[in-house]
Amino acid sequence: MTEITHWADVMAEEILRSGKKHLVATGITPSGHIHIGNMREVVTADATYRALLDQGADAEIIYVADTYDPLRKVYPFLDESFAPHVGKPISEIPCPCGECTSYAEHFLKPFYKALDRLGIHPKIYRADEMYKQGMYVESIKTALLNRDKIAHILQEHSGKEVTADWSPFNPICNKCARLTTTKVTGFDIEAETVNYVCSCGDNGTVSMTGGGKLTWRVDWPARWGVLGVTVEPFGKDHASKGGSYDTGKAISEEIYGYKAPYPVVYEWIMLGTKGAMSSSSGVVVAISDMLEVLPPEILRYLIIRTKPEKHIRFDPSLPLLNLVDEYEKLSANNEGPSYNRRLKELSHAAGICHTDIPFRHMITIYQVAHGDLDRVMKIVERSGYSTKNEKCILELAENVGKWLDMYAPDMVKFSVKEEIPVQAATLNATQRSFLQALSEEIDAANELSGEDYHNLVYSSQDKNSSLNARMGRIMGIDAEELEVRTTEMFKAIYLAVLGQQSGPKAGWFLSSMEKEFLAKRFKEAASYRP
RNA sequence: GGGCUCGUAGCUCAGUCAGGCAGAGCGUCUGGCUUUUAACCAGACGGCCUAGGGUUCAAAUCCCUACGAGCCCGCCA
Repeated sequence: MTEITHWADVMAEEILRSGKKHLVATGITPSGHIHIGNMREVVTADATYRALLDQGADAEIIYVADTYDPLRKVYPFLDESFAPHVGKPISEIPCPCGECTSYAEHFLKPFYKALDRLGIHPKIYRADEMYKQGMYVESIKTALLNRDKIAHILQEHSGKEVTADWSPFNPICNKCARLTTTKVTGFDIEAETVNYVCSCGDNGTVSMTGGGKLTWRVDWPARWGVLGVTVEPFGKDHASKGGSYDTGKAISEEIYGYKAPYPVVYEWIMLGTKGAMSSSSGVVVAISDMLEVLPPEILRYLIIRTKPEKHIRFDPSLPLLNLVDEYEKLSANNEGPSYNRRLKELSHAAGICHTDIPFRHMITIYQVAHGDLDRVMKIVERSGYSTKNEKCILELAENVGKWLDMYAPDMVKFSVKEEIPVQAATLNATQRSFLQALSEEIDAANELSGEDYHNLVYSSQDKNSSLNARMGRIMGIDAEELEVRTTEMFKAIYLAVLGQQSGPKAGWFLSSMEKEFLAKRFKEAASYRP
């Protein structure tokens, strides 16, 4: 088996050929909930950034929030009161919940929190502030003066006619505050102003400092030069021929005289079988939701383990547990191929909690405890796990609770019935005698571990066991005549406790409950008649 | 119509850049600890690397063509 190099390291090596100093940029428009598809962008950027640092680069990572973009439409999650705001920059629109300083901020706040949890700490820029501080003034002048050349580039690369009144700059109307409805009528390089007419009937003059923004296809390359971006991941939508990277590269190099950044193109994340994730189709899992279900490093691992140009199939229901298992196994093993260790390093998020309780076990614990966190801790203790990292254990329990609530299939769900379930009526004579005998054995015993319970259940088919002997006595037959199939005995247990035919691995499951409760329940079930 | 990316075991994917015996995990099956229903361990099964052609001593890997999937070319990142 040959040694495998992680994609981020391969990329870093290539990037370093063009110099030692690098600025990795990422940018997302906070016009709606930022979902895990968007997360791929920042995690990809961060992996590249970490790989660059590891190879000795002088690298930085930044995140540009495109807060000066206009609101495109009234999205499904907005109410009609937002209709008048369509076309205004999202930094200038009120917050949907009324508590944030702007619409943009409303969606950025949870995203910043998510970044932090994922261990990604970029220097943050807000586009509206950059414009308002005049950082783009020179770029705007250059763009206005080279309007024809830019139009030519756009036409050449995208094959699309550019209209006669097209301008690389979109002024913000002084009257209606929109930037999608204005047309540039002239500009003054000395005074740094632009004249416009607006479809609302207004006409006037705005400053190049905060009075409008460059159109996206020009804004992007302008930003590269202004900030000194050398590496940038972006979705494949920008990557095709005639797309915005194509035109951006040409504009950057021909108009701004700045070498376009190294492109890292990433594919979409597909949600289960529902297809690509996108805000407009409503097929979305918000990062903030996912972080309530999964530890951040597993979310990173999801992205890190797959090369950017491959699409990722993400299914938050049962298949999610495979991902979790895989990561837990990886995480517990410090040996193994260097590639595995690299995966782990790149998945590492800062300040994570460690508990050795697997996610799958917690699914059982949590449900036995009926979601009660005090009871969760008691069960953890009874099951022999360390209770030292209480905070982390509870965090895991909360993750599991959310998962059960939002994504878990019925198959893994169960509830320990407070009263004996009516399904116990279907128990046959052998099963009843087994439960009665089991109840007596439990009563007689001191502490029982998962393995003890496990052994106990299996001893039912052993002619020399005390459990088997009890069963014979209860049924009033000879040991020789007693036929015990353990499968049936397991069913009896699940029926008595859960009211269903199957359940979590029995020994461990039983040990998570109080033995007095079990003794009582099994005794009741043995003689239950509805 | 033009272009980009992907196609490898039942499933999720490494391996393709830099050609050298077809790989991992999960699932399945078998076996083990007197004994494992969703916590164990070991082993096995599993493949026309989407198809066809080309280059080469040698192709999953490079080149061409086709098919399938997703996406872009509408200044909706």
